[in-house]
Amino acid sequence: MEVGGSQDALENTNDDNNFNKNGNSDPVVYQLVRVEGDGTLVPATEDEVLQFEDFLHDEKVDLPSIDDVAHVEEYFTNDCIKPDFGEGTSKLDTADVQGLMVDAALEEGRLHTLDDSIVLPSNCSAVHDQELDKLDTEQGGNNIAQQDSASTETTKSTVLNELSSDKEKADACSKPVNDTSTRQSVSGVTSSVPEFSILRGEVCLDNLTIRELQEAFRATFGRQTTVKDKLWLKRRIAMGLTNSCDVPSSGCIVKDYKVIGMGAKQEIPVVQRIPKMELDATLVRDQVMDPGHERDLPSTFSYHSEEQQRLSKRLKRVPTDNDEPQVTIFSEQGTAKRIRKPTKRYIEELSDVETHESTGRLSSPGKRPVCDEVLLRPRVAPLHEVGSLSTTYPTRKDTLGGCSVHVPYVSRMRRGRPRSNFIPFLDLEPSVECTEVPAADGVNLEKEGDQGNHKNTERKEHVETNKEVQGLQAKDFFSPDVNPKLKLGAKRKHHRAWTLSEVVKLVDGVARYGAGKWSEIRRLAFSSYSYRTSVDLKDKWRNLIRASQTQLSTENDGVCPRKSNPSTIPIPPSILLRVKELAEMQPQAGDLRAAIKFAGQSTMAVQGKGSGFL
DNA sequence: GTTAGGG
DNA sequence: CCCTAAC
Repeated sequence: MEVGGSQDALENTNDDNNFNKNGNSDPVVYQLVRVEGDGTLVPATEDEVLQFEDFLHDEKVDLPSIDDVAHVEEYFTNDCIKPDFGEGTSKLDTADVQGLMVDAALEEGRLHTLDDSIVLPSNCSAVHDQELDKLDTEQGGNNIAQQDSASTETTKSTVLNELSSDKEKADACSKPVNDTSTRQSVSGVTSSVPEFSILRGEVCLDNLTIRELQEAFRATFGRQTTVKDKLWLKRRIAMGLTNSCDVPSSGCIVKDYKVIGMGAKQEIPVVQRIPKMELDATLVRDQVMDPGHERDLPSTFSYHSEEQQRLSKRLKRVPTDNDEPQVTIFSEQGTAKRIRKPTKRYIEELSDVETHESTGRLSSPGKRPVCDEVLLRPRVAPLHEVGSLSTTYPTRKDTLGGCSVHVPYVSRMRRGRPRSNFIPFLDLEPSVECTEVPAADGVNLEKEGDQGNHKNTERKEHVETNKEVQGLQAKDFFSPDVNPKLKLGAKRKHHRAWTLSEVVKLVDGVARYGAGKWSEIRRLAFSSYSYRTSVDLKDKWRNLIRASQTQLSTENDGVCPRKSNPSTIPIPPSILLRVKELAEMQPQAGDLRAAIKFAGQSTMAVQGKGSGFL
């Protein structure tokens, strides 16, 4: 048996401390408690108090600081509710305190569960009921959305809604299973106390006023509290009740309050089945809370995050499995091809996905690098999972004429690459046509006149642009994200189909100067085709190679050479054959490259994998 | 500025 | 063809 002093030095900062500031109550209250074997505090009986009264008066100064324990405990449980309550972690110095905190946490966890599922299904962790939105937002969003919650009501609800849906998409994949298991393990650890008592405590305390609850708290824990959160008080008292149930001697103190509150609610059935929907909602809500926990809780609770990580990793693992092969392939290609890092456009699209999935929130920078690429693909899946889980469809709230309505979540972001020629398409079309044609036409007509398809291509171009404008209206209209980097006047180059003569010239040029000498070929062989850039030559050559590889092979098989695009001129097999030969020959310069590559591979194999890369 | 390569 | 990284 031990004697402990308890005082409210560290009070809940979220509430104004009227209790302490008013002089009517003692700022310091000492209470005799007994420390149970498991470290819990049990209020002493009256006999015990009498027995130690004298002792208390004399020795209280030197008493061990169990108050710290109490404080930390209170801090912790409080912290569960408000993660942004960011001090007091320094108190976690002794192992005893930590152990006690773990107990408290576990206890809290279990009570939490009970609260959510049975007693107070709609009000799990709110300081005030009406602040549920705000709280959840703060917790789930890691305070990102605090501004939002402070703004208008519609905004708030919108944020919450988006948050929940996004969280469901982003996190639910790993949580629902995970969460229950965590809970089970948690309650499994601490379920030495019959849950029945907790329930009764909750039920009985339900219709007490805050003041009464505070009294009950004081009676139960021997110290005052100014917390005005009913739920918190009830939980804490319930905890006290569960402890006191083990110790009959202290039952009397709380018993009074029990009796007071019992009248109305005693007949409430102990077990109330709540609809599955509620449970699911609870799960989701808890997920929203979790990141805050993970981040803010001291290392004592790493077991939680570890398990989370493990589970989530397991869930994410599936699409990850083929990562290794990709890496090796990539490395092999590394010597053969230029290693490109993702283009900006590519990055844009990826980040597009990301911001779409998480709406920019909660992109915890610490986590991203680990599974950066992996996340992108599988993240799409949870959307469906959750949809089936809690029938929460990915919707967002929109305000239409003042009232907010749910609309299907559709990305307003542009999915494709930014349209550089957005403006030209809309109003500069005619001038665009004129700018380029004159210079080119003069030279070309003689060359292309024989083909006679020049006009055709121009008409086709018109159709194409019209199509594109329609496409813009259809899917890009909501994306005003015109890339500022792109010049407004930039227009798509006038499309000119490659003529046979051009192709021949190109092939000749390649044969003469070698593939890759595009600027040279352009200068020497295409001097008269001012509109063909070296890039064009390169592209065309690439296409020719493709054509030669596919078309020739299919022709040999007797298969119809795959409905050739009527817009492209048919390339005579003779030319294709030449292309193929050149393609096989030219890289003979690349033969050297291949040899190098091969050598590199073999040396790599000798050296042992992986050492040379990165 | 050229070239390679993805889109 | 466009775009952009790599050269």
